[in-house]
Amino acid sequence: MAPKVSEEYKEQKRQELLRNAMACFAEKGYQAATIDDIVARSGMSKGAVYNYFSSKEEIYLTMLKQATDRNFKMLKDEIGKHVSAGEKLERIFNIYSDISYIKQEWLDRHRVQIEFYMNAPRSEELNERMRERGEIFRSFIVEIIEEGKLNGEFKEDIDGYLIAEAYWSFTDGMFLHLLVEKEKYPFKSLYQTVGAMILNHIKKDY
Amino acid sequence: MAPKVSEEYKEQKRQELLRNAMACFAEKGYQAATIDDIVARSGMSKGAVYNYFSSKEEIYLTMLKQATDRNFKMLKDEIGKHVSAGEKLERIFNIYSDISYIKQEWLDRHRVQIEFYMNAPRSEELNERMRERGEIFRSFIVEIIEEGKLNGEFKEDIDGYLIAEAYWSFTDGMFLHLLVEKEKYPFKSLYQTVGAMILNHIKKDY
Amino acid sequence: MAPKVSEEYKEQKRQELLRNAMACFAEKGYQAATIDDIVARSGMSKGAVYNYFSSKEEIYLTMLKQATDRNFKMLKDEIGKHVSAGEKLERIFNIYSDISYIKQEWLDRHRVQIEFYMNAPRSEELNERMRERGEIFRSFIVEIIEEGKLNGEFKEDIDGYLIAEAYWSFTDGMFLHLLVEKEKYPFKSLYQTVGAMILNHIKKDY
Amino acid sequence: MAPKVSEEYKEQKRQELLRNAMACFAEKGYQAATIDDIVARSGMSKGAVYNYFSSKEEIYLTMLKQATDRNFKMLKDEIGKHVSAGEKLERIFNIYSDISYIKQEWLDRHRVQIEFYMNAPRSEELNERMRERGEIFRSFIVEIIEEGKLNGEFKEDIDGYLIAEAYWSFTDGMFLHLLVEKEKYPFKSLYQTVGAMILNHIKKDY
DNA sequence: GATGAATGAGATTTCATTCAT
DNA sequence: AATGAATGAAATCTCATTCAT
Repeated sequence: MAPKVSEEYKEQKRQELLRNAMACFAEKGYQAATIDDIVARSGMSKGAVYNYFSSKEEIYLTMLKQATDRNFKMLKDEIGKHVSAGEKLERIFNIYSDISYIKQEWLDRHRVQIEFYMNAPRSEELNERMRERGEIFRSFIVEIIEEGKLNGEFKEDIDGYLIAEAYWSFTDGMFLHLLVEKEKYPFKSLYQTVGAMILNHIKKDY
Repeated sequence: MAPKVSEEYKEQKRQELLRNAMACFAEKGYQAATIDDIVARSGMSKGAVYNYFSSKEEIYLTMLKQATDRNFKMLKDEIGKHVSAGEKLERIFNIYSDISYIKQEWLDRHRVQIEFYMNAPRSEELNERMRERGEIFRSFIVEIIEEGKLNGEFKEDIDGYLIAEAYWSFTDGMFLHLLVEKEKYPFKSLYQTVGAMILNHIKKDY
Repeated sequence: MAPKVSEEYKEQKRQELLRNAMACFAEKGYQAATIDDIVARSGMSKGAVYNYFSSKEEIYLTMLKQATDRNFKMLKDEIGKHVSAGEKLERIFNIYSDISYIKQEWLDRHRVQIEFYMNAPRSEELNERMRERGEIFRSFIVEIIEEGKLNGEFKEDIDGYLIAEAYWSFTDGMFLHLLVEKEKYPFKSLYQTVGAMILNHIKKDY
Repeated sequence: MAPKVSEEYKEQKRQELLRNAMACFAEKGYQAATIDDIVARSGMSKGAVYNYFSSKEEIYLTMLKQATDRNFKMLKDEIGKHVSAGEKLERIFNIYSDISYIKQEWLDRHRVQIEFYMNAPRSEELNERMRERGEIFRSFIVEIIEEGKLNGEFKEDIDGYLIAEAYWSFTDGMFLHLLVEKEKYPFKSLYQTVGAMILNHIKKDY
């Protein structure tokens, strides 16, 4: 009875829904955001939402996967043009301090990702996905560090895993604090300080 | 079941309730944990819970205040015996790596504190309290750094605020990640690495 | 169980709900009547009730407004056909004695209105609405009396406000007593007696 | 084990409790006033309250009986000194307009009595007591009217019952309205107007 | 006799999900 | 395919009453 719509159309709608859902989850958190919030923001009907996703949790999980993929892709794209390991890390450490990334959608993405950690213990599936996410982001830095070790840029006795984990801990922690301080948080200087500290720590000369 | 009882008795019950509530909140998070969960765990009746606290949120807020106070007191006590600013910071950076602190109650406390940040945007009161908390913990480190600057231990051009904020961001971020990794998280090495990195960064000689 | 339905359908449901709620409130009073009572009587689900009204109090307040509007409209319609001020008042004084108005829904309406007075001191909004209601009903009679003064039907030195207030006090008080006497309450004769008394008091000759 | 206290002491406590309970019920109404309110106001313990009365409803019912008795006694005392039926009624119609009666405790008593009517349909016992109360107050006036008829003061064809009922309806209705208007309610003039109207209606000459 | 902490049934309200149209 | 009214389980909170001390 109903016209078969194109796959693109459906995918587009799905994306739009995810975008609106993210804004809702970012604003209120997973538990407090309601399907009605999402419905109101997306302009869809409740039935439509359930046509695209089978449950609130599925929306959440899909969002996680996508946010991870996109963040990671951005990271990879950004450092692609750099050659030395040091420059790559420097770029990574500066990427978030770059003003262009500080826009609402991106803050929302982090707000939501951090909450994923909170909810992980309650869902084996979520936990597994977050573990993978951690592994992906960590490995990304670990590999650069190994590269730097091999080509003599970095000290050989440093533990890439620890550096990577420390870096991402700092990043996520900072976003956590940002939730409270909102306006005047010294984003840029913090990243630069920590970046300098880490590079200092792993670079060979002095 | 009880006539006039001593104030200690009541305070003890209150503390017991808070302990049980903390365990519930730590396990499921504020929103997902129900009064029934707290009732079941504490062995009290629902009415009894409301005799001690007027709402779920009041339990939560009281918990925050207490957790902050206790964590801060622990911190102060621990560094009291040290003299030089460098030793003090070293102690702080090692305190969480000390195996004796890694017990369930303490992990719960952090789990819950991290969630406070998540919920802050939804409650002006919570937000304000978290801002205060941040200020207290940050100042604690800032003061030691200033002390170190004055007595020549630390470089004069470092920004104490940034160092302090970076340190606590790292700490909270680490606890966030810990939620997912649970067993094999390299607590100790992480703290030592970051501690070394920071001290390296601010100490004058080396 | 329902796709997009017409506005009339929704309005009709709302009215049905109000009617059932009125019966519940009339039977038990606002406080004692529960949402479950309303649910049981209306045959709706609990959720459905909250789709139409956001709270028990909103149901109550909506009911008040409607009851006032309808009672007042009835009053206005009834006296529209009369010309002299004396006849108008006579009609008003007889309206409630007319047997056709003594049916359950109408008794319920009064039962509920009287309770509004009881609850007014507890709610500023309710108090304000009741004050307005009083003003509307009083003015209605005051204006007729002024009219009668102008055209020489009534004595010039009578205070319309006092007469109007006395009349409505009598009416509401009578409905209060009716709650206890139920069956054999001499409705008609009471209204006629009081009506005669008042007209006697204000009419010019004899 | 405990000392037997005198009966007077107990009765005194009981009265004190009733007085405080009345204030609570007057302020909030029967349903909304809680035992805790009564406990707080009376300074007694909860256990003590239940030593004197077996339930909240018993307090309420006892209060009704007492309020009725006292109001009626006051009425009887007041008119005792008057001889003619006309003077007696005049006194009754003025009694409430007398400034000395307009004090809080007395307003409270009426507030509470009016609510008794509201609650009557829910309790057979309460209903019966209210019916009796109505009968007592009505008869009081009916008898004076009969007296007046016999001694030629009043017209012979008036129905005492209707006059009495109208008078008490007016009185209770006025107290109902008073709840909403609070400050500027024209108590005195209303009573005088209605009193004059009634006497006019029943007195033989003019 | 007095106390007030404890109880737990029951009230209001929310919201993810369903499904008739 | 889309719609949004309906559902009802579950959450928070209240409060009259009890009873161990």
